[in-house]
Amino acid sequence: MLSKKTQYALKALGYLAGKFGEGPVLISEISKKKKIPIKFLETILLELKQGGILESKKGKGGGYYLLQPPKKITLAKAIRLVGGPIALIPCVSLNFYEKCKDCDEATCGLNKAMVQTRDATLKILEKKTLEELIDR
Amino acid sequence: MLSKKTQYALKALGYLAGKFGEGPVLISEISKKKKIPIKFLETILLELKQGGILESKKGKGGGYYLLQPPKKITLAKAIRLVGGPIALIPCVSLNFYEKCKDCDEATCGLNKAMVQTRDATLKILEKKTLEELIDR
DNA sequence: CAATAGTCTATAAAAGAAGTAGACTTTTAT
DNA sequence: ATAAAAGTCTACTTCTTTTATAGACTATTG
Repeated sequence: MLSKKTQYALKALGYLAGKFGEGPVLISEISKKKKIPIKFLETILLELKQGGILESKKGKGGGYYLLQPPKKITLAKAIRLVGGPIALIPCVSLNFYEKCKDCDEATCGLNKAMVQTRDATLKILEKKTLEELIDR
Repeated sequence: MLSKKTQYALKALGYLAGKFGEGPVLISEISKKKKIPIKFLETILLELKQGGILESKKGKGGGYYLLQPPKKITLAKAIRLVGGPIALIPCVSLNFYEKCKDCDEATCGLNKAMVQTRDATLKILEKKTLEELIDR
């Protein structure tokens, strides 16, 4: 299961994707529409900005907006930006890898099974983009 | 990512799968071989027993053992037993479902994307069994 | 210069992971 | 019978991570 933070990030990005090209969107608006605690949302958006997919503008008429068209950003990228490992166990994570203390990956059956599920998941998440998160 | 508890459960079950038919296995042996904190492991094994896939025997020569051949138990079943949701977000979980506050599932793009990844993951985890966790 | 809106720091609350201690029960072997 | 072995159960304690909140600060606009 993705962390709450990652789930919120995806929801916020989906909302921003729907407003792409319409200028900055208020944090408070995203918070209200997507039911995300505003202060938590602040830190998430900041992280996404530092990750390079969002930009912000201060002062009146300010807010957050996507730097690229929604189509250009995959769900896999968005999830990884906010620190969400996609693999089910650390020893098969591409971006958050940790070696097991108790097994040899060459012979570990759990490792093999989890590599397969990771690849199946990635195949989907690397094809889907923020565009698909826009409400219809 | 699966919780530590779930990861430990899978490792312990893999170890027991390798010893299937050889009688009870000591908690302390599993703990040592799979590097799992023993007291944490106790609670996990107890939960698996209450879930009906393990049995235990007290006293000298006691320990835990699988009730069914490893082939009969899927990874999906094992993961769910110890409370590990397989889906990436709650609104697409079959066993740990929670409705989103902010969206209508019929039109939510995130929901659709996550249903697909869930199904891809399940397709694998429901085919793999504990037999595949046995070290070669 | 006042209002707006993002930024930053600090902290609190909640949940999960890990470890410890001890009493109790069942089973086996002597 | 009885002692030793090994699982069962309860109750804490500690540590870390995640989630959430508050308030002061800074930049921008009009």
